[in-house]
Amino acid sequence: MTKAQETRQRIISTTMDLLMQQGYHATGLNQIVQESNAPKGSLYFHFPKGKEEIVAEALNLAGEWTCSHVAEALQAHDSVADAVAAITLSFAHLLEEDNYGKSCALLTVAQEVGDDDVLLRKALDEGFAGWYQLFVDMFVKAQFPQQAAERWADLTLSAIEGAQALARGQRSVRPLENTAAMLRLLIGNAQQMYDMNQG
Amino acid sequence: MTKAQETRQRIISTTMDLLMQQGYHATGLNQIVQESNAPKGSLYFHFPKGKEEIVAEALNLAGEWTCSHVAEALQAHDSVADAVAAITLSFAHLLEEDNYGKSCALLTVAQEVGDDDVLLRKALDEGFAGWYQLFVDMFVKAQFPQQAAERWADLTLSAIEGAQALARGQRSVRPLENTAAMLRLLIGNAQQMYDMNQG
DNA sequence: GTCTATATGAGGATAGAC
DNA sequence: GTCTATCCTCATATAGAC
Repeated sequence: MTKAQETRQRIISTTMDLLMQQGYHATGLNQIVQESNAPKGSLYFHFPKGKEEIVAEALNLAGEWTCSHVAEALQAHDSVADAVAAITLSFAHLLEEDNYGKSCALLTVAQEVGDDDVLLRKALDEGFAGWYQLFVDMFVKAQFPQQAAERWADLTLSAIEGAQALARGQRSVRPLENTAAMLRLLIGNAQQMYDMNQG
Repeated sequence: MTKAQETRQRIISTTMDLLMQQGYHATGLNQIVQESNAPKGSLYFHFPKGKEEIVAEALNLAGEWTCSHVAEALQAHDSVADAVAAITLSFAHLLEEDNYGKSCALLTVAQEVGDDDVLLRKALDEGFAGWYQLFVDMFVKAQFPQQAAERWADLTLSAIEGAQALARGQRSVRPLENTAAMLRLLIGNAQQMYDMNQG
């Protein structure tokens, strides 16, 4: 990777971090430049479309990061129920580490953008769609029928994202822990049922 | 209500609306003044602490609004399962009406504030805590044991908030509809179980 | 590719007349 | 209580030298 590419990547990952903490509008270009130790003069060389382009790239990074995070958890656990619980709890650890000041970048930005921010809308749509598909596939592989897999995917994803928001709002891991426990229990029950029908 | 109080209330409810659309940092005082048809000169008479005070009041209003919304749904439906599904779907209608440009004010603001915004942190904490307690009580009244009620409350609340975020990000009511269907099914099953143990 | 300097506008907040 | 005018800071973005 050339030096220029390194700078580019450092800007993007710093931006992702700031988005998780403050969201879109509170994150300024000056702050991005400072915290990434990037040369300010070359910002518009690397990202000709300005702030929106930087943030869109940061959202893509957040999407990829989460996808690999989920994939890891699936490999590390025998059951879907355990994997989902582990994923949910990992966000609890993330929040505790950062004093309840971070949540998923797509979650923060999604609440701020309007119709005009075309680049961001696209990045958000693709990011969420990617996660949804990942979860649907996970449930399908675990023998859930297609419609059930889709519904479980939405419920699971919604609960994980929402629990992050609640945990951050209340500065407590309780919502994430309770959500993790419930998801493990309920997904486990459903799994048993589908296994019996199968076998 | 005096004219001054009316102005005050109009500012607060306009702010709540803007928070739902854009969040905290994107909402400016000028915009609040314009859209509420309030006199700019009296902003700091009504709210001496400035923007943070206005937003804190708007968050309180959002909290109260949702509480009464939930209470209504509970009265209108026989079972907790149906009430929860109805509440979830009502957010789908809200989103469709406004072209997927609105979500819960506490949800949007919670993703943007840091440690310094003391007033906002307090308003968020109280708002979320109020909802949580409301849901816990609901499940307890429906014969759920205390710990189960707490866990179901967090899962339900998380799922509803998260589904709003996903729906907004993907501009689709699918996450809300799937989440509503799942919550109705799962809460219904749990209810049956606890009813049997009871009777 | 990176620098400095700057254009241009919007943000929140305040002062003082009425 | 409401008005106008204004201050100060910060934002994004651009221009032009190197």
